[in-house]
Amino acid sequence: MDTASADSAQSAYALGAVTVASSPQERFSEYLQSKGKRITQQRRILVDHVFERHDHFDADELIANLSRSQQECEEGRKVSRPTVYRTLNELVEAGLLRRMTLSGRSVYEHDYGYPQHDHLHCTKCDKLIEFQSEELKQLRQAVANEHGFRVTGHRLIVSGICEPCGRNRHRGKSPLDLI
Amino acid sequence: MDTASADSAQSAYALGAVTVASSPQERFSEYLQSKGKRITQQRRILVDHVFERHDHFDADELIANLSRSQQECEEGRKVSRPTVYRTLNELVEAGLLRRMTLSGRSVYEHDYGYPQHDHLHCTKCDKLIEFQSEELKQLRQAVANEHGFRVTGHRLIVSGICEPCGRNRHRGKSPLDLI
DNA sequence: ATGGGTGCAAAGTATTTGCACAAGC
DNA sequence: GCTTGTGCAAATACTTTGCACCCAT
Repeated sequence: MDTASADSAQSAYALGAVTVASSPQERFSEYLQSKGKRITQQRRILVDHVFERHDHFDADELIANLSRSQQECEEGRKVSRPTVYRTLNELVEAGLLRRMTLSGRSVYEHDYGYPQHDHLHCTKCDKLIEFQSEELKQLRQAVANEHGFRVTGHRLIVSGICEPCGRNRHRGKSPLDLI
Repeated sequence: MDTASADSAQSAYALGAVTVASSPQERFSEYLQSKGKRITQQRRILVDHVFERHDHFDADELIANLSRSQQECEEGRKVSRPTVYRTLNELVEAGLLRRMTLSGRSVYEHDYGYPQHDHLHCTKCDKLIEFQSEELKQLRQAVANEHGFRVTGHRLIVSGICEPCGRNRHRGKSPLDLI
């Protein structure tokens, strides 16, 4: 959509009211170095595009986004589909992205410098609404304790119909209902 | 594994302490008739195998299970892969099974005559442990209300390491750790 | 008998992989 | 310069579909 802040995440990474020390780029570099992997143009481009906006996306959307901005500004190199997948996996491993599986396809969202949260999923327009719940954390810990289970994370998706879709119950997926 | 109670679900469907009026077979028949669909050998066989034991399974496991019992007892007809997929979808539509997506593949579990519950997922051995929480239902309703969202369901998966895997932290997936 | 169901094989879709060339350290 | 990364195309994994024959109603 816009390519404005493509290089805005250089030093400090602002996020709402919170500001964390290192940008996603820096964080990813750390991860790559710790694994003996290299910091390439493609990886940089991908991290830029992924953390440019905070929203939910899948591999195809990211690829579409990439080709769009590559037409506009001459970013130098394009990134191939396999590389997008490879890098998304690395970003998940690095703890920068969280992967969610919504009806078959993988959906990604920021996991670094972004508070733990869960989702309301509208089954009509596929929109995801985020929410946080402190009680949920307590609940999951309580349950885990009962079963001698060591928790590393969780995923809660409440499905239903969002408020706009509830009104216009005759229309299906609309281009206006962006994720 | 065993083909013992293959036809035990004829009349009353026992489930722990609870007993519901109609068996999965009957319930599925109702659904099929209401949709003008037919009750075939294949569908019967599949429902039998699915509701024989209460566990989590995917399409491949069900198919494997089928071919095994078809070798032992001469059930008459075998069920093809496409039919398994078609029938699983129908069982989900009919509300007899619940579909869950665990890292790409679809996992199914009983939904009929079985209380709503959620899962602890061991990322080491892939075991699923069920649990119930009344608070969770309240929580999800409270959150939904805040967002004008009409809830139809939810899915919570708490991931981590189960107690046995926590002990033997050196071993990976073992044939002993059945789902 | 007749319209839906099944099996087969083939098509999709989403993602991964082998290999030759290119590039980071 | 040596190794890791990338792009391409092909492979893979899972699931769905088109079509000719079959069976429940």
